Amino acid sequence: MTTAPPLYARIYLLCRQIPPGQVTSYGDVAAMVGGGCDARTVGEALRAMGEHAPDVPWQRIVSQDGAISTRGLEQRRLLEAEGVAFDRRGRALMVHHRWAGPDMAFAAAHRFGPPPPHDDAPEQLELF
DNA sequence: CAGATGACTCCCA
DNA sequence: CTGGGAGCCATCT
Repeated sequence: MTTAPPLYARIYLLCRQIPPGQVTSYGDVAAMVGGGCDARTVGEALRAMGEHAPDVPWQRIVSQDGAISTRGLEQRRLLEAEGVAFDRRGRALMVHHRWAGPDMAFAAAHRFGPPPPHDDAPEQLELF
């Protein structure tokens, strides 16, 4: 296999930290990797993954809302085998399976940023 | 060096 | 809720 571009290598490294049964989005991975990486770049890295890193759990990366667009069937099957639940429209239940990011030591060692906050959570703002 | 591409996202009708 | 269009960015020709 050819040599993976530097940014891709970081993306693969981070993706390998996602434990089974959990998922994250392209945008989240991009935000944690940083260095001018965006959601599309992550998608491109995963597309080329077969040539660079066959051991990356690509199925754990889904769209922002949990939907799977391109290789849906295969991906959904793999995730269900890990215990990830889907709603009737075929979207992974991000609220329950979202990955919180790598542990602090790992993040610090590789300079990964924190995962972005999510407005999907029933936060209690407007305290009074 | 410039143009094309893609496993994404956000915004508006 | 669904669909179409623009924005973004690293890589590849």
